[in-house]
Amino acid sequence: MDDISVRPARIQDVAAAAGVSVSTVSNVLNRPERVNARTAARVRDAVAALDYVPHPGAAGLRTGHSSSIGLVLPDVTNTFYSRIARGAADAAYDHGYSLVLCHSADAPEREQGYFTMLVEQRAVGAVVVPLSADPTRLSRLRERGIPLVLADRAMSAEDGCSVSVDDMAGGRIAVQHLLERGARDLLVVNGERTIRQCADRHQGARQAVRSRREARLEQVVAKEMTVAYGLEIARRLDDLPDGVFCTNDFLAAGLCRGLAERGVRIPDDVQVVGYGDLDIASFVGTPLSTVHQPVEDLGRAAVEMLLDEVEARAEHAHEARVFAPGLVVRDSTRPASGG
Amino acid sequence: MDDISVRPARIQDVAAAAGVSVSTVSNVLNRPERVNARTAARVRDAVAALDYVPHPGAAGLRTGHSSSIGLVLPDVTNTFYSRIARGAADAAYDHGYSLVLCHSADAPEREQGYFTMLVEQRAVGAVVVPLSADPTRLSRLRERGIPLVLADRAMSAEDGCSVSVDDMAGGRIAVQHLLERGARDLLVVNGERTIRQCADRHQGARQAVRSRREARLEQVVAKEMTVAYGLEIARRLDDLPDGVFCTNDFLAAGLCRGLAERGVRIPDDVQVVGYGDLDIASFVGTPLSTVHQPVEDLGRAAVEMLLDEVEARAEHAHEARVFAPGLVVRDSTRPASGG
DNA sequence: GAACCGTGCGGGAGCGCTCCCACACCTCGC
DNA sequence: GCGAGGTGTGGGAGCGCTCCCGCACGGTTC
Repeated sequence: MDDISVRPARIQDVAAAAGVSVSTVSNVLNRPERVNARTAARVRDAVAALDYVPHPGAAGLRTGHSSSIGLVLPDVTNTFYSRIARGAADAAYDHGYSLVLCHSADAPEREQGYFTMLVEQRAVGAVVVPLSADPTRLSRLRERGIPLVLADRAMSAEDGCSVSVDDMAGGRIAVQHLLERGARDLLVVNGERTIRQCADRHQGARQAVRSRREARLEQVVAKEMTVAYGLEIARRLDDLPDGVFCTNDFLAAGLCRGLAERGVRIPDDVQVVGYGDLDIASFVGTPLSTVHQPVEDLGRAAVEMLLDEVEARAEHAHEARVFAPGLVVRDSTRPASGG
Repeated sequence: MDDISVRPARIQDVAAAAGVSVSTVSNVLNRPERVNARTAARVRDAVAALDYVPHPGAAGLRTGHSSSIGLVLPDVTNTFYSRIARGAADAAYDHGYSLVLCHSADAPEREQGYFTMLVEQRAVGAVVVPLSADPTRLSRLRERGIPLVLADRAMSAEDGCSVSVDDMAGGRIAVQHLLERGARDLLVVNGERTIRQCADRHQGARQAVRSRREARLEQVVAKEMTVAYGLEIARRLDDLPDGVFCTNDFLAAGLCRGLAERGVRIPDDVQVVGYGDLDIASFVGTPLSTVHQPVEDLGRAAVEMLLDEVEARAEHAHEARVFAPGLVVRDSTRPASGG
């Protein structure tokens, strides 16, 4: 019952069981082509019989490389980040690496603490969504030779790879869609302009409008990108636009509710596009058309770029990979009947 | 610039710099009381000067214990699980352990693969939300002497610790609340009865009703616990109850919308309580009263119980820790004015 | 038959650290 | 003045593994 004290088999045990040397077992496991097929078979039998599981930590001590990757996120609970985590976990699993979850909890000193931990563990690299755009904090990792790729943040190409979504394109396709549906009097409901994403989405929106001379674009800025502020804005709106692009689904959800309160019909009177394709977008009364971001792909790509850097070293060229968002069309821009 | 090749300082380098032996450095770091204060200070200076970072992997090789804990989840993207992850990450951080994120992706073979990985890494233990109630798969870990604590799943006490939320209590307080608000003709909108959580919440609801002779309780089962099915159920309801307990917030959100379509006023005509305190509960038109689960606490407690088992070994007694849910009262059971 | 080569295997050092033990030195007490 | 006891430090083996070599053996070739 209480077999807690069984010591796991070591490579020597396998060697003894198979009647070969430790080196040979190691070779069978790592460079099978060097060893005679019959010997290899014997070794493998012994491995199976003893249920031998190699100890990568010990191997790493010898070889100098570990097999863990850090994933540093401000908040796992946020869907955006947890989707990154999922993508990253999948990729890490596929490549036989383990992912160390580092939840920086929006606290810089904790982020720093995790960096130290990753240095200690000799992690092969890290995927990080940094708390601030200020890159000096990242230097702790970089000066230790731990490669990193940033997610959702730009980084100068000399410093490393990064992955992100093209927010300008997102804003553009959202507004293009509105224009295609016939809207001409457009409103962007945005978050603080200091948030890069918000600025980019707005700029994308402006680009789209520029192509249609007769269209005009207003902007209103919400203090926070929440349902409550969306609602508030809808209530205060003086003259109604015929198309609204909210730079986030929460704002859009609130806005729709506020408009509904005023008796405004969606999409007949006003068409609305959100951003993010969050759960809420499809749950809402009139399901929201929205911009979908391939976030899992970010995570996956991030660890793959990291591993490329680790494995290729010299030949590796840093890359800022930008993913294209897509439009999800739902009822908030789709006439109830017909096309 | 390209200092990628700098080799990190080893304990020997520190020893040399401080003019002491390797053992002394090790002692300063691990059992400072054994070493003279002045020597210790000299060593610490050297550590700082060389920016020495100890290598727990090497230490672990010697001591036999590693410092990583596995966290095996069906899906990081699910809020329930990501909240567990947050709690677990916080606790692990506080105790100086690193958390290895294992995303089993609802695939048993992948879960198994992660178990093997954890065995390889000699993880000190694992917190797992298993894919199936069948415990045999977990044996891979247990027979290797890797302690584990189950989250959100029962486990016989001989086999290990577990953490969970008391779903019966949750159902009870939800319905008690409805009763206190004067509802007597109650309906439970439930998920499949084969889901343990659903069965428990229903049973709790029945317990609560039993205390009020004049109250009655019906149940309707939704195929899936989604907004769509909640909506559907609201549409088909023949005679309206005056209180509804939905065993999940999605169902509740859909139900509310369906009732609103029919002109039913919430909470005036029908009071509604959801379950889970998901984001959606507060976003919805009439914010939902709902049962809140202290999920972060589960995660935190899980790793703490795990560490207790690891550190106390002999004295450790397995425990099935059950957390109490709480009620969050919002508009769906609160008369617009007054109490 | 000697020289050579290729293949397969084993010896053993060493990765960075911990920790047991021995040793040096100092202070007391008698 | 000598042993006992205490304190502080160092030597060195060994954790499980990898990988560089070097050796043995059998087969070619001239």
